[in-house]
Amino acid sequence: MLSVENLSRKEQVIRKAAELFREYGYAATSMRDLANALGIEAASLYSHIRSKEEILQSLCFGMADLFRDSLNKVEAMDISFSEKLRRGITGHIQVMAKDLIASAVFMNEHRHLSQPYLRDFLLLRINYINRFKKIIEGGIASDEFRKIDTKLAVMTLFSSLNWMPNWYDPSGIINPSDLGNQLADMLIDGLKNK
Amino acid sequence: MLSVENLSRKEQVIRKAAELFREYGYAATSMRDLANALGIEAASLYSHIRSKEEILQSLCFGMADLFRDSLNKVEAMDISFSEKLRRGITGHIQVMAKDLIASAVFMNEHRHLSQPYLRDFLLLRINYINRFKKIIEGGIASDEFRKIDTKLAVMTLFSSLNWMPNWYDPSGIINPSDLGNQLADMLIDGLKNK
DNA sequence: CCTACCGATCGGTAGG
DNA sequence: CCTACCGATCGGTAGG
Repeated sequence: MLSVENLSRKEQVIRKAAELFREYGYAATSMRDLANALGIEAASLYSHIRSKEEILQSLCFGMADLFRDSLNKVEAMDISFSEKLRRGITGHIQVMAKDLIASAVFMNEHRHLSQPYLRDFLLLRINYINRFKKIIEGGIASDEFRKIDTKLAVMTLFSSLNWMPNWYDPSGIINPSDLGNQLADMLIDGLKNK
Repeated sequence: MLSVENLSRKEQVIRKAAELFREYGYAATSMRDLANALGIEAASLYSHIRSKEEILQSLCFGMADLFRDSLNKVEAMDISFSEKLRRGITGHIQVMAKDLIASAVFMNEHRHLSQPYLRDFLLLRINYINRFKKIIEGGIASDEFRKIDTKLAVMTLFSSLNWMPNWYDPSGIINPSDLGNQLADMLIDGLKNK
């Protein structure tokens, strides 16, 4: 049933869908738009995928898995909280940089998931955010960080991370690893000249 | 033609539309959804507005005007660059806090504008961002800020600002003015304990 | 603000 | 991967 060729074609369908979802949004992208971009008829898409939403699910939960795996590794390290935060940031950005299109869909289109997928997705996200919050709280408790509002801090962090697919130019000078470190510098050290 | 009552009803239509656009997205909100939420028939909406997109235009450009006015005032002040940045941030957040729903639509749905409106909108946005960038560049030139990548800095700033409508709870403890100052503290001073 | 309606398009299925 | 097609829904108009 699932030959290599079928999987490969399914992957192509999902990739092209991700491009269109990113550019026009999930709701504004029709299956006919997708079929047309692939050079086939709309009905033919259903040989590869079960529904339009299945594509979105695949993209959203696929990215969620990668983000979680990245954070798992960081949490397992025996390093300071500020170093954990830095590695959490660079890890998140590395994951995004490997698929900026899917990352943008993950961020902007997940709300079009139907239940119970939407609920599951939001639970994964809040869990991920809370793990970063714990790192920041740990850093405050150990005096590495100032006593700032941790909700504000973690939301600022996530804003910065999640907006990146909307402006980062992978063909530009800065590579993802440097970008992650510079973002970590900025959030940890601030703009001010000491 | 434009009696007070008509204007008022038009405002109601736009407000309700903003709520639905925020919750479900522009493309996934039908005129029938909107009519239903208002307790009228879909066709009746067109007594108040010319098209679905006109509503989106009104929301997006209305917010853009408010943001621009806020920054105009800050730029006219004779204060340091770091103080300009702080007031730019608090001003932006005050504008958003006055209409979190329209702010969310402004941020997430503007891409559904058709040409030439989309082009105009994006020009307004890049202009606004560049004015913040100039403030940061001024702060670096005057040694108030470190020599960071200004594009990264301004994008981080905008990420933080624009994501706020998605998590800020106006019924919570923190008021918009304090939120703006805390966000400014965080971006200017960083997380690190000195 | 309503009834009645338009042409276009939607996601998806049947059957090959 | 195709042709042929389904019922539902879309934004919007005519005319009152």
